[in-house]
Amino acid sequence: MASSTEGNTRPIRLADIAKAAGVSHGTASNVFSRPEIVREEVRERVKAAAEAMGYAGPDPKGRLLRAGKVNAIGVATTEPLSYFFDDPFARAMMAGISQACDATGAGIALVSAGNEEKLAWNIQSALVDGFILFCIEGGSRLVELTRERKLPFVALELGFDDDTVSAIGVDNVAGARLAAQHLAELGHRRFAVLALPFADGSTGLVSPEKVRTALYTGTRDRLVGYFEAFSRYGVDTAGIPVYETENDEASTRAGLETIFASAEPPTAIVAMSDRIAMIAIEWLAARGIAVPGDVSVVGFDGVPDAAICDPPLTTVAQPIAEIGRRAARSILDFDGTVRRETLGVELVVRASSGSPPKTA
Amino acid sequence: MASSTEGNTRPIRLADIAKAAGVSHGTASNVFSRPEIVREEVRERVKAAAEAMGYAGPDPKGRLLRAGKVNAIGVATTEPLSYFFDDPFARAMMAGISQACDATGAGIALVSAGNEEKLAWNIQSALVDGFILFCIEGGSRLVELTRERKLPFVALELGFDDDTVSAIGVDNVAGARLAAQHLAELGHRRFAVLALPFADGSTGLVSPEKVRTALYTGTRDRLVGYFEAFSRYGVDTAGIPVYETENDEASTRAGLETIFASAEPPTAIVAMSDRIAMIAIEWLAARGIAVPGDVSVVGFDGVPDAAICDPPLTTVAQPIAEIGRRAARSILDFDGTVRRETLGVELVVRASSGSPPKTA
DNA sequence: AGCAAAATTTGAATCGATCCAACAAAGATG
DNA sequence: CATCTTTGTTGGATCGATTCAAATTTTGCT
Repeated sequence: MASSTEGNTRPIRLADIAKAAGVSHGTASNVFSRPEIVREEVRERVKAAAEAMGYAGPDPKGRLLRAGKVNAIGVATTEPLSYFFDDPFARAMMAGISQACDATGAGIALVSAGNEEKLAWNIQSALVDGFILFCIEGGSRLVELTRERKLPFVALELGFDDDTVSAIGVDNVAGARLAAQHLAELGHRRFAVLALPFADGSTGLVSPEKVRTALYTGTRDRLVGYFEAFSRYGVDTAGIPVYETENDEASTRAGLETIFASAEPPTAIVAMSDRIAMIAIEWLAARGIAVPGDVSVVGFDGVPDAAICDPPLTTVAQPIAEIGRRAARSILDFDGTVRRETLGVELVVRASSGSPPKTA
Repeated sequence: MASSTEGNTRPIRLADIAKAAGVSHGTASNVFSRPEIVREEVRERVKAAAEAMGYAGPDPKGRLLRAGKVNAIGVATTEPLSYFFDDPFARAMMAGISQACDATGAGIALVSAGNEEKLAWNIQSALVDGFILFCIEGGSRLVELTRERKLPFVALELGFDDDTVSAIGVDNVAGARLAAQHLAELGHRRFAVLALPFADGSTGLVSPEKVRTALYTGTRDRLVGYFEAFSRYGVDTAGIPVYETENDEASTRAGLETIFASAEPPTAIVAMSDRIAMIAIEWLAARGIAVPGDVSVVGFDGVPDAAICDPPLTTVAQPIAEIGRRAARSILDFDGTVRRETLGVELVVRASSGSPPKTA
């Protein structure tokens, strides 16, 4: 009722207001992108026309095509989107990524898809300048898909031997060594390992065979670290049960059942993630097994939750936020080179680890 | 070295491979977007050319301009980006939004900016089909800015009287009434209210004046609900201290100091958010004031954390995820109408509320 | 007024795809 | 053999802006 152009069907373009104001596209464009170079009188006229016609401002879709840069970075995973808001590790990582993006004014686009087909499409059609990949399950496929986009990308956790992909991760061997050594120094000699996946879709006790052919080198490296430290203390690593979990409740519990069904259950558990460790603590508590009185538990990751669980978790802390910041920056100021960074980790001793029980 | 086009500076376009394969760009386009309609022999030829030239696939930037739809929804706030991963309420909301987006394969773009100027730019240039607005502080400005984009958008929490903006929220009056009534029924008669902001940037005890002119109607409505229930139980609401916080630790503590400096401190606190309530519980515990022995606390929101804090928080639970899902869907299947939905809330009684102390 | 320098404005080219009406070729039908 | 289908291919138009060399207008100065 107010303006006469009510009920219009097509959104107003820059060209429309240029015509209305009696100037060229070029000038109209300048009014919005570099107002200082157009004469005031003209500028006001164009702005007035825009106002009158209900122009929404230069459409970023158009600008984008010309400019080439989206000014957003994509964060991708094969997990559902809610993973980014649920998982403590992901959240800590996102906090770091957010910081770097905030600092430069870049946006974040969350990309994910349950099924393979949708994932491919989502990766292919994401409007971003580069990707940060959360390589959980199906990480190799994710890398493959992303590589086809020919955009800069960086994998979180050096899950791959492939030296042609940029990655940021931690020294898994050293970190695992720290955890194992800590327990050995406390006097433990009977251990069990709750591992992350060695390959997609399998769980259960793992053979040395499997370890050697592990798809995920991160998992393998942590195991190597554990075993290195154990051997140094004279423990026969061949006798240590290594149970491959899927980093979830079901498989971790199954692993614990298996491990504690043994005649000589361990006095210490090394878990390859805090998630696993916390599930283990809960399981042990439910069985009336004291932590760390009867069994000590050491995690890996250093997620914030680990500090406030009961008992607080001894763990190998990764600089999660820092990894996130670096990952984001490596995309934001991409220089065309492959970059593989390895950050240090730190043993954080809390209350979930202690001396083994006397009676053992 | 392998292919002759090494060291090229310009990325390969669809037109390039069309020429190389000796077909029109129309056909080349079809090879990628509707492969079934092009003859197999041609299709293979084009694909081979693409492969050989290292074509990254149709660039979404180009497609976008033509198609018009981005297939992503923007979630905006004036808080820093990390807010989405830190704040429990935001996280629960994002989980709901994620679900809806996952279901339709839409992406999520996070938009935020500390300062006004960047915010404006980020909103203006976000590549999205619509916005979901987290109207925390500075919500009105956010709405204004977003309105200019002329894209569908929906405000979370009906923070505004403005009937021209779509919004999804809960019945604040009813929810608050529930909380207050619960406490009154337990026998409490001396109350204090820890409120959310009535307007930007102010804190402290609020006058009835301020309540009437509240910018945020959500805050006002909750207060109305509280007072309604209190009056029904014969409590003089004029005597109830209402302290406006900024929903953070500092202002909440300041509020508690003020409230408990009184000669007749309350036996029950109604907090307008779980965040405030949990901060209050912590503050009370630190003072040696038992919850709910000496003072009962009731929150608002129903964030997941409220169930696991100590003591578990009695609160008015909003269907947070459901709000998120609806918000996302209202953008995804936008029909051009303004929609204002009000969802119901539910009182969840846990351990932070009980009878008032006998001695009081 | 006359002219060079400075300030503005113009309009065509470009970004990278998709869409579609028109056309061509091959196959089916009477 | 002429005509109608069916199946594939073509090339121009379009999406909505930005850019830049060239054209035009202003301004400054003598």
